[in-house]
Amino acid sequence: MVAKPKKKSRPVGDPAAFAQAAECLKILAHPVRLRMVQLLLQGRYTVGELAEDCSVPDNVASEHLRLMQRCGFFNSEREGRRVYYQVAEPHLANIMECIESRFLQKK
Amino acid sequence: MVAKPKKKSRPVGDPAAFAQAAECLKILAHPVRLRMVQLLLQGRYTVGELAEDCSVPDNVASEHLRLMQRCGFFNSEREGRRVYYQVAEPHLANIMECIESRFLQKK
DNA sequence: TTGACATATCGTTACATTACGATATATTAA
DNA sequence: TTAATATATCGTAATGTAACGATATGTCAA
Repeated sequence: MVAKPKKKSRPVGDPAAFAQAAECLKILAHPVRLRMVQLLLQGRYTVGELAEDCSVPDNVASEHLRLMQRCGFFNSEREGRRVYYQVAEPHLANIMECIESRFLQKK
Repeated sequence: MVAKPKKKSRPVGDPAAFAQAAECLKILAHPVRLRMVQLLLQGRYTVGELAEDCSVPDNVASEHLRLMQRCGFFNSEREGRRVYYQVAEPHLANIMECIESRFLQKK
């Protein structure tokens, strides 16, 4: 076998990408928003349903959802008086799995 | 017996766990800290080395490292005047991979 | 129409986070 | 010992974020 590399290979990612990743992670880094992501990974929900599950007022839920929509995690569709949110970012499931396996799964 | 209500199965995680997960994610959600995690996943580095790579002053690097040490991501060992940091949380590699695959990897 | 309901937005306030400069501690060399 | 180096900590100021109440918008039913 060859000798061990003396120089560590530089990890991937340019500075701007780190800034963008950090911004999106910051959006994710809120207990109510994490819960919303987890729920929406299972299907679509209205603002009111999400608000109730998360025990926050509707307007607070709406603001959280707007944040996550702005960064591309979700999109929404109005149906009558209700607005349904759903996951738009395919990598969310992956990331959420990682988070669950570390923090959320009971042993 | 009343059979199952046709509810969607509730995703895993109690409220306190979401709070803890959110706190740790918030620590991760900073461009300099993300870069440090990426570097330290490859080996151990001193405060000064990390500071230089990240283009921040030593004291700023030291504060970022302290944060990440407090939440269990890293630990440190002094060797002479230097202090080497290294990854202590096994799930960090996993989570970082998810983040890289979404945000950091060039196509 | 009007009223009720669902959601969104705005203004404000309270609180958290960040970076910075100054200073403190720890270690080694002279 | 003193000086130099490496890291850590502290006080502070600037900025960002979160929640709240009030209000606005959009939709439907009567």
